[in-house]
Amino acid sequence: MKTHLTELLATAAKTIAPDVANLNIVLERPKSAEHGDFASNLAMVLAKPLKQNPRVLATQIIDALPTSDYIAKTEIAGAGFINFFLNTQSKQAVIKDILRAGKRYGCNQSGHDANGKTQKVQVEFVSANPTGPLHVGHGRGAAVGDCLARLLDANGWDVTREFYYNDAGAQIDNLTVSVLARCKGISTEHEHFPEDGYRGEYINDIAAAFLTKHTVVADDIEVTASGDINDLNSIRAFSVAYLRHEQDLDLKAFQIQFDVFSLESALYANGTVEKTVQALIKSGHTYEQDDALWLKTTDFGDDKDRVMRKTDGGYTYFVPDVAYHTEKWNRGFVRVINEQGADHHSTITRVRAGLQALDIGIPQGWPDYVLHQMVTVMRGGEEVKLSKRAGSYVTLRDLIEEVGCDATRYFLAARRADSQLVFDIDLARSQSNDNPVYYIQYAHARICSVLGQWNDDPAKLAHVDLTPLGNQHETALMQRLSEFPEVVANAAHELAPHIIANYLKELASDLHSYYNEYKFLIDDEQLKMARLSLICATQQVLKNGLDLLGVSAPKKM
RNA sequence: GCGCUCGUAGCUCAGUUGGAUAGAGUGUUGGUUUCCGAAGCCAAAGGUCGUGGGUUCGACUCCCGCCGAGCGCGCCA
Repeated sequence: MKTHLTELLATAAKTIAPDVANLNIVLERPKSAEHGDFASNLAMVLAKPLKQNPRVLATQIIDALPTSDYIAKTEIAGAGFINFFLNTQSKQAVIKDILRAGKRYGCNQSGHDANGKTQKVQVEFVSANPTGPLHVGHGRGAAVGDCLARLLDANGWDVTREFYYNDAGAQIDNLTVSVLARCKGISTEHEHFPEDGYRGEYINDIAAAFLTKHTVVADDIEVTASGDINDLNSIRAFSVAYLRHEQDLDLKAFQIQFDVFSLESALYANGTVEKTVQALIKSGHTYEQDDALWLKTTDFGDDKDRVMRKTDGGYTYFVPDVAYHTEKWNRGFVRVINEQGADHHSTITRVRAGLQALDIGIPQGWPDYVLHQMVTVMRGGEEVKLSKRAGSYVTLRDLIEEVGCDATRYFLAARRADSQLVFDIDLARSQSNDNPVYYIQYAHARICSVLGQWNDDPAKLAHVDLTPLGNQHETALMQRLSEFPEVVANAAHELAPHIIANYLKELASDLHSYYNEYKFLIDDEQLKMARLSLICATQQVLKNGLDLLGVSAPKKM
C-alpha cells in the first residue's frame, strides 16, 4: 500500500515539477486518525524549489494524482500535508493477507542480493570468557543478540549465531591459579590467594570437582580432571571446560542456541594468528619500537598506535580479534554484527583498523557493532555489584529462576540497547503480574480462548466476508496489523529489537480495547465470522511478534 | 583532560531518514463484571523534552557551548 501511494505521488510530482530531480517521497502514518491513514509532506518539500505556496501546490498534486481503487478521499491539512484516507475494503484486505501468509506474515527478502539469493550474516553475541557463570549483563547481550538474529532471519538473511570464547589469555591464567589456590585450601581472604584472583563460590566447586577427578563435557570437548595439583595444564583445561559447561546450562535455561562456538585458542593452534601478524607486517602498517611490535592504527582513525606484540613475546588481545574477523570474512559473511557490552567499545576502532591494514577487500565500517550499556541490578533497594572477583554475584540463571525466562528476555530486549538499564529484581518478582510481557501474552491467550469456545475450523476464517468490519476499534486494529511488516523491516534496519516489543504492546492494547467493547460470539453469523477472522489475524501477528523476541505465546495463562 | 553512549511525567521508558495537540506503562484518584478470561477496559491528574544559542516553513530529533550520569582511555581481555 505504501509503495502504491508512493508511485501515485511520484507520478503527480513528475507532472507538477518535472525539473526537480532526486525527489525523496515520504509517506508517514499520522498519529491521529483525523489525519487519515497515510500523509505526505510532498507539497512542503516542493515549495522551496518551485517557490510556491505549499497549500496551492498540494491542490495541484492532488489534481494530478492518478485514480486509485484503494483511496476513499484525499485532504489538504495544516501547512500543506496531503492526507490519504483509504477505503474500508483496502483496509480489510490485510486480514486475508495475514491468514494467507501465516507465520511468514511480516517477513521480507531485504537480505537477498541482486540475484535474489540469500546472503550470509553472522551475529556474534554473548562471547563471555570462560571465567565464570553468565551474569545479567551477558543476559542482555543474549536477549538482544538472539532477537537480532531472529529479525535478520525474518528479513531474508541466512543467519549464523556465533559465540567466541577467549580461552587463551591472561584471564585464563588467572582462573587457573585461582582454582589452584582453592585446591590447596587457601581461602579468598588469605594473603597467599592470588591478588586479582577470582573469588566466586563457583571456584570452590571447580576445585572440588578437579580434586575428585570429575569428567565434564562441553560442546565438542570432554575433559577428565587429573586431580594432580601440580598439573597446571590439567587444571586449566578442566576449569575452562567446567565453566563452558556451566555457561551452556545458562544459555539453555535462557533458551538460546548457537550454531558455532569459536575458540581463541584454535586461532593460535591453527596458525591464523601468526599468519595475520605476518600479513600485517607485510602491509607496511607496523613498526618496532621499545622491543615491541606496533600497528599504526592511527592510519585508520585511531587516536594512538597500538602494541601488537608485547616485549614478552605475547600478542595483545586485539591481534587474535583481527585474525578472527579475517576468518569471518573468509567464511563468506558479507555482514557481521557483533553484539557486546559498551565497555568494549574501544576495540571497534582497533579491529576495523587491523582489517583495513590487511587490505583484502573488506569494506570500511565492517563489521557492524551493537553495543549495550550496563545493566544495574537492584535488590532490596540497593545496587548489587556484579564483580566476578568479589564474589557477590547475580547470575543469569538465578534471575531466570526468579523472574521466568519469558519476562527476563522481554525486559532485557524491550529497551534501546544504548541506554542504561535498571533491573529491579524485587520489582520484577513481586509485580510480575504487571509485567508488559504478560499483557501481550494475555491478549494472545484471550483470542485462543474465544476461538476455542467458537469450536470450529479456523481455516474457515480465511475466506469470510469482511465488509461488516468498520467500527473505530476494528479500524484501528486493522491499521495496526498492516503496520507489522514495516515494523519488522525497520527493527532490522535499525538493529533495534525493542521496536518489536513496543509494537506488540500497542497491538495488545488495541486488542484489549476491542475485546472489552464488543462481543465476538454473537448470533449475527456474518458479523461474527468477520470479527473472528479479525482476531484470528491478530492472534497470528501477536504470535509472530513474540517469536521474534523469543518469548512464548501461550494459549492459556 | 580526551573519546563513546545518554539526559523526555514522581518512577521505568517510547517517540518512525526534522512534521500536525510530545505518548505508553507504573504510581495516585474515580468509574467499570447478571455478558467470550477484570493479568482487562474507561476517565482524571501529572511536562520549561537537562540548559543556553544556532540552522528553517517547522526541532524532542540536526549543529555548537555548558551542566549532569555511565563506560572507555594498559605492552589487561
